[in-house]
Amino acid sequence: MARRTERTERTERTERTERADAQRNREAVLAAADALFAASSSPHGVSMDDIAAAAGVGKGTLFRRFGDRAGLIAAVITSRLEPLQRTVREVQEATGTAPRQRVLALLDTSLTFKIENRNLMAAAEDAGLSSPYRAQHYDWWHETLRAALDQVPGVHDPDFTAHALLATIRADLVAHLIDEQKMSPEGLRCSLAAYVDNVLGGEGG
Amino acid sequence: MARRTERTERTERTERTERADAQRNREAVLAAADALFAASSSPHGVSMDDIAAAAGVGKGTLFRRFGDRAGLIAAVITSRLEPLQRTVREVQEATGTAPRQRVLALLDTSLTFKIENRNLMAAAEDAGLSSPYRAQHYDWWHETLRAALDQVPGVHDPDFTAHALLATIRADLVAHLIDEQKMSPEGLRCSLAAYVDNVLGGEGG
DNA sequence: GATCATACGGACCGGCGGTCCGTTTATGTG
DNA sequence: CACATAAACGGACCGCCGGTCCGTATGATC
Repeated sequence: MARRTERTERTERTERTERADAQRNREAVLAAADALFAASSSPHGVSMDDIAAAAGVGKGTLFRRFGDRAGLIAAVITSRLEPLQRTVREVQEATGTAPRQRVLALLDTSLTFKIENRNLMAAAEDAGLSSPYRAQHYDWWHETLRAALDQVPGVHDPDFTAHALLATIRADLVAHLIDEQKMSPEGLRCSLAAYVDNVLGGEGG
Repeated sequence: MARRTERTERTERTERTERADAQRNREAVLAAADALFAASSSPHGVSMDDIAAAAGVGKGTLFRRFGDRAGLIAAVITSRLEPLQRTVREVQEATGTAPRQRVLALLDTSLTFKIENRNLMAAAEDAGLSSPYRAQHYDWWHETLRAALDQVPGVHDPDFTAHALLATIRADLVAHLIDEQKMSPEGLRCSLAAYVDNVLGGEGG
């Protein structure tokens, strides 16, 4: 929207607008990477050359755009996560819901996302932006969950609890339970719900 | 013990006994690897060549002995873990202790171990033998914890709960909380204890 | 001290992440 | 439409690393 306008007043702006071919390529790379990671059970099976080839661009383009492998993966995740984040925010800010339900919904949403994108998420953890390390995703989930936990009476250490609960649904654990132990996604969500319910305190309400 | 005897009757045995220099080298490699991983915050900072050089052996020796990087790391962990496992087994089999205390002790022991060896454990997770994947360590911890949880009334899904609790003390999370968030080891153990106590159920006893 | 299985070590290989730079192109201008 | 230029492109290239191979050295055995 209003791209022409922006460019006209570019002398004022610090950021230039994205060139058309650059935008096409960026989207192609993100799509290719997403597809390749989703298709490969092992992150190492997908090289940067593979992604470049699949996207029909040169390798240099990948690295100029995304910095490095971790940056690319982070970008893919961000693009996948953004719509979800909006939804989550709405649900969390809805006034009607009980705090416990909010926490539950949050974790279930995150789990479902990780189930659907578990190979991608495994690639992310593999690339070093695993749990807490330099991953804005993780920070966002942690912060959101902590805020929700704050509203639940009887939770003594929301910060640590948030870490612990997020650890419970780490991508590789999810992948293991589903792919190796043949647990069904529904079964997993169910187990998680029961576990969370337990953590939130049988007594405190 | 009785190595000479073993060797005398080697015609009967399938496994040959280890040559003296081989044993020396194996120990040197394990020690070197342990030291190097402990000293480096990032697993990638320690290459197989580094370990070989530090141990004063050729690279071929490393790979013949341990198969690959993951195998070497697993061996280091095993060597560190073995004494601990014996202790844990004793404590778990002691009849006097209450089930809840056993679970608590188990997790605290594991956490302490991971705090002390967090760089090594991070290297392990990095090498692909992270949580559930092909890591006999993990299986052992999981099985032991599950058995302990079985004895605690009010725990509905010991298998999943064991996974969840072990996830709470994953090496990189521990490393993050201590090294980045500057949480103290004691504080962490304390938070974990409270969390576990919570999970075991405020009501069920 | 001879023999022989076993272990040693480091040159070597393939692949991967990441860089560099000569070439191409989208965009704004007259 | 031709021109100028900033921006983006792409793939050859580099260094590193995990892993292999094989000629050599050595501990065990008799």
